[in-house]
Amino acid sequence: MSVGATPSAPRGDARIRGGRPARDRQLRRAGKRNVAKLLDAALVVFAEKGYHAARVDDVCDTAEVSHGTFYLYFASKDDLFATLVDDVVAEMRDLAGELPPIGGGVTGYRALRHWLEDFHDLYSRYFPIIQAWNEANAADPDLARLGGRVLREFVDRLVERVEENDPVPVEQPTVAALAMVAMVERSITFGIGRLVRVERDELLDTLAEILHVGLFGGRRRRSS
Amino acid sequence: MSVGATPSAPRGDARIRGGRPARDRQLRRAGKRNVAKLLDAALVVFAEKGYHAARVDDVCDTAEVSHGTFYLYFASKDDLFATLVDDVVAEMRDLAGELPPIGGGVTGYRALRHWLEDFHDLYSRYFPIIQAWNEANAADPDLARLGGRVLREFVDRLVERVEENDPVPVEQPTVAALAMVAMVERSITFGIGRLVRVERDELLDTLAEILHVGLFGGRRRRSS
Amino acid sequence: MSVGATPSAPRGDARIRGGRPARDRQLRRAGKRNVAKLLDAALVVFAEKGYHAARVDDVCDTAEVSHGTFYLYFASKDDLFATLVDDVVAEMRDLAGELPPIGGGVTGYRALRHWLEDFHDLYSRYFPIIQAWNEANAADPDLARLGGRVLREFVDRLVERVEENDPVPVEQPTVAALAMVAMVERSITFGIGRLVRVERDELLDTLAEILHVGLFGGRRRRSS
Amino acid sequence: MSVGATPSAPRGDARIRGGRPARDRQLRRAGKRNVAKLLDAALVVFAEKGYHAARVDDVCDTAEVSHGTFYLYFASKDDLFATLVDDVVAEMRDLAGELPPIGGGVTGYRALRHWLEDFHDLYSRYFPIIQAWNEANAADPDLARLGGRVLREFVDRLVERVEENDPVPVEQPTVAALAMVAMVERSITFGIGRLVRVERDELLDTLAEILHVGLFGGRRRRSS
DNA sequence: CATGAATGAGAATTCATTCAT
DNA sequence: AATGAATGAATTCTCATTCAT
Repeated sequence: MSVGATPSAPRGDARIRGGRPARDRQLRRAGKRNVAKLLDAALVVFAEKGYHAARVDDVCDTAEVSHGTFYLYFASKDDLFATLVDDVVAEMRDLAGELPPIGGGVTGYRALRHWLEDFHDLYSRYFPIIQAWNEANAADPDLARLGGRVLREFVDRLVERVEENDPVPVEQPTVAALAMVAMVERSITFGIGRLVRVERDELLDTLAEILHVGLFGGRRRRSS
Repeated sequence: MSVGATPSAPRGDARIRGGRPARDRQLRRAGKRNVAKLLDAALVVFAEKGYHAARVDDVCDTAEVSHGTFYLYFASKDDLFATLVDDVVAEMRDLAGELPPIGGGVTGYRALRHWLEDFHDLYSRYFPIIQAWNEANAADPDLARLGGRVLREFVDRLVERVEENDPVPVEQPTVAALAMVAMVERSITFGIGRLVRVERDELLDTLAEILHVGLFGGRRRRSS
Repeated sequence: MSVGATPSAPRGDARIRGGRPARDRQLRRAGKRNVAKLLDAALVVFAEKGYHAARVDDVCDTAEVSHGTFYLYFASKDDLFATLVDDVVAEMRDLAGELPPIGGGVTGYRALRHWLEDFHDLYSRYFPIIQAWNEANAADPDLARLGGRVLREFVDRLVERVEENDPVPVEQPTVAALAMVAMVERSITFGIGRLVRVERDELLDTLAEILHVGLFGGRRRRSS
Repeated sequence: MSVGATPSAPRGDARIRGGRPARDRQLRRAGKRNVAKLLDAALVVFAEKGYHAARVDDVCDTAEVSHGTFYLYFASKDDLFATLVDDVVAEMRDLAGELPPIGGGVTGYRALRHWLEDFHDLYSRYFPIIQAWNEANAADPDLARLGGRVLREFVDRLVERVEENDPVPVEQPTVAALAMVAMVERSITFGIGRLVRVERDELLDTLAEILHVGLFGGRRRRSS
């Protein structure tokens, strides 16, 4: 299977939360459907055109919802985007939290590899948002700060896991962990964004091995 | 010293090239000065506001050049941007070409470390353009393709250098090299963009070591 | 006591009349309550924001009535406004009709002074409507005509009362009466709208004296 | 001649001042012409539709100027309006300042009558603005305050002139003066707005006489 | 009767690009 | 070459009114 966007998982009812104008009132069934339709549509439109080129109207058209209805649930395009980013941030934090203890053996490798798959899936699902987020960082320092915080969560969690092992195989665990997170994040972005053509599994195998060997004392696997 | 943007080096006269409208004619001295002022101003403005939020007027104001003059040298904002990207691409290609042979010993390490410094400086200098390029990738497939090509150049060159050594310490050199380029690129971006606070030299030390050990058979350095 | 808006008197049941959609049907108790709530709310909202800035939603929120319910009783914002204006017009006509005969003596003065108090109270109660009416005159010739008719009623009535006395102390009673009505109306508006700070009673004393001396042959009061 | 709007006097070059965006730069001849065209057009459009119903496009169409050009000289419809109000305020202050000493004799009457003519002309010229100002008072406390200040200037000036005479024929000069200003202002507004049909000269005769007799010890004129 | 979600016409404003001077 | 005024397409957002439940 080649690397690429996977269809959005059905949006769990619990997650449905509109933008600012929808926070005050209780959404009924129809309201929730509209919010979900708009969020899904936004994902599609942002994927097609990028955040800046995306028009509110495009989102409405895709969601098959009128212009006015949009503003019933979201205060603006930014508000829509912020809502999506909040979703992504929440899932990223969950993901960071789920990084299991990683030993030097094959079990550790498997756990790591599995976690990377989850990372990849999360990025696949939210790729347009993450791209747009990168775009928006330039203009909105708040978003950039938020990104920094999430990044640090990944790094901290990774350092924590590295330090559970003995001996710790790297000198400067924090900087090394930062480099590794950068590697994972960017490689996966390259893959999903098709800047390079690379098989998902091959990429994940390689990333898992580098991480395992580099940070967790794993052995290099035999070449075929 | 902490990681951050370094001031643009004075633009060598040889490099002065305007956008589409300026290609046909021979630029005189005043013309070249205007082009240079506009390109420098663009760098500043893109740094401040990002590509999308930057207005042609902002660039003109910063360059202290009238609105109309802008269009004497550039066909559009995109054209201005494309010109800057061309510069960056050229320098990136040069940089890729300059990756020296890297042995497993300390000389190899030093060469690698030095090359990474150049990489970092290039990114520092053109950070706003590179950011904007990432933004624009979303909307402009041509730019994205261009980015892919440059990326592949780095990867290929790295693979070449890796394969000069014997034995090659990795199973899948291309994928590993991709991961390494991703790591370098993204770590440096994080640093310059101040998403994390990390010392430039510490970061480069760490990146150099990971690359050296991971791809070129270098030994792990002793911990202090 | 200083000049200012007095709270609306409880709306007598007889007066309850909705807008166009409510004319055809017999309103039940609940219906009447809704109409009354909406009219009172409109007064409050118009006072706060003025006619143009007032939103139908504001009126509904203030009346604690749903958006849809509004349109059960009023065809539009204009209809609501017209209903209020009709109320005001009716009360103004009543007031004009109640101008008593005014002799040149102290009894005449007292009657006049009392009538001006009623005038002031009416304006206090309906100030927002009257302001909005002035606004609307610009756009709606019908409303302006209606205003003209009411104005003329005051003028005519005043002329009538002036001419009951002998001798008539002014040359052109109609124009003078117009000037006097303008004076009363505008002074009171200035006071209620707090464009100037003036005591209600002082103002009414002065207006009564000017009218009495100027139109009804009253003697100037001694200075204290 | 009946009371009504008189055509705008040619706008003296000195007065030409655009809105916020035009304050910074020196306007050239064409720029001044545009500002003048837009201000004149605004007067026409506000007269036709009132302030709220007037569209920026209407003003542009009337001025035969493109939409974008408008925003070259005015930041918004409000800015355009504020500019006009500033003009009116300046002229009103001038007018207040020009109220001459008024004696009890025929010379005083004539001076007063002449000043009232100027008052009337000013109101004729700027009637739409003054109407709109009344409208806007409801929503914009700043404008209301400004109105209050101008009103007080008229009142104070009138009181000053009244107190130059001996004996002062009224008990409470300030309140009486307020009433008189209200009378003049509102009568003239009624006349120009055609709420009543009254000849300009007849109206001014009457107003002059009331003021002269009431405040300046003038004798009542003989009836024909 | 009551509700409040849905609609879409219409308004303001921005800004890249053109063009007359 | 240089200027900066003029343009108008494109976009966002508001809010009165309708309508399904």
